[in-house]
Amino acid sequence: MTAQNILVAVAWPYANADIHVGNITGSYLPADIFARYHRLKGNNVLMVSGSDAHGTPITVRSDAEGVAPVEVYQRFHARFLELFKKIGLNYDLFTSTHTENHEKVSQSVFLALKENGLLYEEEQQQWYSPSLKKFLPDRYVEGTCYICGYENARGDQCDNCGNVLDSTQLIDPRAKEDGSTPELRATTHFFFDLSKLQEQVVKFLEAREGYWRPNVVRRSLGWIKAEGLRGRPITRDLDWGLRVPVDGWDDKRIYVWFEAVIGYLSAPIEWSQITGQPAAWHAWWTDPEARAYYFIGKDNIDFHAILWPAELIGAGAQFAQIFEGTADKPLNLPYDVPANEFLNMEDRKISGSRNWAVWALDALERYDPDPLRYYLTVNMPETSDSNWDWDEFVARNNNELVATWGNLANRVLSFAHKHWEGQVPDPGDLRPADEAVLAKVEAGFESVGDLIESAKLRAALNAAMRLASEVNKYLDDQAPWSQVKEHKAEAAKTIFTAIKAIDSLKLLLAPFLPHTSEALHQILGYKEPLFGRQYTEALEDSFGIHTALRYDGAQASGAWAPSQLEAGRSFNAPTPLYKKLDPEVTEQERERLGS
RNA sequence: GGCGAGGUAGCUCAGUGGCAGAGCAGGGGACUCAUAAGCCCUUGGUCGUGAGUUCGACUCUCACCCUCGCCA
Repeated sequence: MTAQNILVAVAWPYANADIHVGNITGSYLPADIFARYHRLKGNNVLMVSGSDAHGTPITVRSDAEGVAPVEVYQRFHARFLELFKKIGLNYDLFTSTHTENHEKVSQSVFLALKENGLLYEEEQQQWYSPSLKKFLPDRYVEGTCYICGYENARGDQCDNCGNVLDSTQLIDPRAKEDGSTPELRATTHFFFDLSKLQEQVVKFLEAREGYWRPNVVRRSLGWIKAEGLRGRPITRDLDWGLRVPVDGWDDKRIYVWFEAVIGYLSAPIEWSQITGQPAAWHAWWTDPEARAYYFIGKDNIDFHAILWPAELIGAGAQFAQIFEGTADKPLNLPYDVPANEFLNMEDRKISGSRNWAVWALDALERYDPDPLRYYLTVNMPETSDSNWDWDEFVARNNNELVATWGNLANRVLSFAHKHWEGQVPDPGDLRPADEAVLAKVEAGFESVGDLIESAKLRAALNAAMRLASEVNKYLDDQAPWSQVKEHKAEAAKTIFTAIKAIDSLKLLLAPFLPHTSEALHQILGYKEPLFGRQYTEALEDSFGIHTALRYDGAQASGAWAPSQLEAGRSFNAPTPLYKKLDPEVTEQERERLGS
């Protein structure tokens, strides 16, 4: 089998807030599981993402705190990196949109669309503050809601009646920054003419209707059919962002919705450059055999299933022509967009601002990464919204992770270490029952693998856990604790089989539970790690210094294949892979919510 | 109001035109290697409601009810 080129494109977190468990299970964790599996499989994985650094949510925060926007982005970016290292998200590159490279790539996409006749200029009315001498983005204007009469409505939305507003209709508008009265002025912006691409976007979606999640494709097609694609502005009157590559546009910036998704293209290009192989990105972007998977939450479906494909279709081969002077290299469209739904928190919608959330970095202070990964995977909102429940977290940790899998490894290795002095016993010829249980476990490399490939991660993890149950059942059938007293040779066959089975289970579970699989791998006496190593690196360009998370797979030795355990191998006395949790933590954790 | 998703066991969810499933929780049992974990047996459902198509509907069709999301 030849290795496939697989681009694992992961949602770009907005760098103005911390990451909570809903964000993790929505996109980052499924992406990591998928990427780890394909790495074990021997495919050429490139997993990329970065911090979304631009746009008004950042400037609103920076204004409130009286610091520069770049400080806001860098503060949260640093915390993202810390979190990803701790929970084990193996990005090849986690970078940022605030880089010279990203600007150049974004401008090239912009110019490609322009050359292909897909941009037009249009004049709009926008609030302008004479005292501040600048145009005000919608959420920088407040006033009286023209729908409900609420006096403190934001320009983009009224917090009282919840309606999305046309800011130009606000009554008694005032600038949020200094309270001055703004006036409407004409301002010109570039628009992306999506109507010209509607037919091609629909064709793109219809070609994928057979294997995409129904919610993603049906919703996207339904949206296009109901509304039709219309021109959408791609520049703004703002000074925090990427420069518009057109003369005379120095006081405007590229709209963040347009450039953030371009990160999926700019990050592979940056990765190619910093690894000293500038053309390498073509393997994932212009090789028609490559596949790109986009792991996102449902709030981002429109951007990834409609707008980003439209940018790619529209830019086409013109992008590579402008960017580097190579012709005839159209860009690959998404192969799949397995968007997840939302995770609720204790039956209520997660709300960061009300602290109704479990913050991932905070939770890692008290819990190991794999129990969190386990619970977030068995509870992943793949088909509908799911719910985080602290009682269930404790129960699943204690009844499943500890009892079924952790205990299996511990009981087998403790018994083996005691009776065979820390060496894998020589089984001689295996019996039919031994062959049978190994065959069941080893079939998992196909069945669990197929489920992961079709992004059914919850089912895949359940299938792997069922195999651990099979081995528990096998042990009880054989009862090696009895065999060892009468026929130690029989017990040796049983224990050899059981160790070989957990050596395979370790791999089947490794995409989901990488830390504990790695620990078990070491207990079993292997020297080379299953996976590579994550590290951070400071990179400098004309935008300044940005810190990136990188991945070094040189030492990785894990392979998605059955254990080749040999008799006589030395192994270490086991220590438990997981800890039981005291049910009392649920009360303490609930008290943290909402305060 | 429009679009989309969902409603299946106490809980979380899978499923499919052919005898209703899993895990957890509940009940019973044999065992003791193991983190009192594991294994075996078992209680439990009008598959949201009503109609239709069909030899047969949880599955397909229509209407309705409820929940969630997006849009207006």
